[in-house]
Amino acid sequence: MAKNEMLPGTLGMLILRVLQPGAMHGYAIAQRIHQLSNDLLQVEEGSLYPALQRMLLKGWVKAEWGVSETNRKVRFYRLTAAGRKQLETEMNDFDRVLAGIQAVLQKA
Amino acid sequence: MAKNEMLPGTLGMLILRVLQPGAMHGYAIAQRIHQLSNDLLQVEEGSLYPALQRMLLKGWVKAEWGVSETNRKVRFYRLTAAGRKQLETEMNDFDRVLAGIQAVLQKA
DNA sequence: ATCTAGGCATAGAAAATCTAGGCCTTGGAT
DNA sequence: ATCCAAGGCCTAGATTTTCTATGCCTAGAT
Repeated sequence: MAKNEMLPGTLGMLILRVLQPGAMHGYAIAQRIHQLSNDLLQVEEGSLYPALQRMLLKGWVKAEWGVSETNRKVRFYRLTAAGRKQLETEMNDFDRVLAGIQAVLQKA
Repeated sequence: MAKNEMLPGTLGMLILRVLQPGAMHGYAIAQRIHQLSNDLLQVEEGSLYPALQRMLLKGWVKAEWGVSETNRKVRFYRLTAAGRKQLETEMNDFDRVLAGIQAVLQKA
């Protein structure tokens, strides 16, 4: 993964995490990830919206239309109970796998 | 990535890293990663060999046939200069992206 | 009036991984 | 002698995820 790319397989987790404190609309989710990561991560819209669709299908988020602070029609996404549980699972899995990777990188 | 899976996008880096100290054959590479990761990572052969092919094409490793300690005909892979440079690049990219992910996970 | 930024979405390509097989050899157990 | 497990290499196809490139619409500023 070069310059501003994502680490494949982690986008879902990041979205869930950003939604944890409360509902947000898609565009804002991407901005938030970019900002929280100190501009290190860049979520493309072509990755973001398909990811949100997948998460809707899995029942991890639900969506409802509303109006943004900037007075635009937007779609708010909110975590479901299943989504909260999924986030926990993904963060645990990530930590475990990351530990494995770090171990290899250090000891090899 | 569930139980013993890999984090997509990191397999190449792990292989390069494991080859850094010296040449190894494919089967041993998989075992080594499994062992160094304290059994956290499991490299499937169907992922390993295609990955090695890609790395051969890119010129990051070169291969030569030989005989293993267990007296079997094996293919040894060795890092090239380009491979060493590639490893460095991938590790830097990984650190940077990981920092971004951690930041999001912690601050969100 | 026009332009920019905000905003949602899809289609198609590209890449990486996994599942599931195939094939061969060595060495030990029966 | 035979068989079988483990050690090895490899490929085909499906699946999944992400990116590139679009298209379309609106609000507000110039």
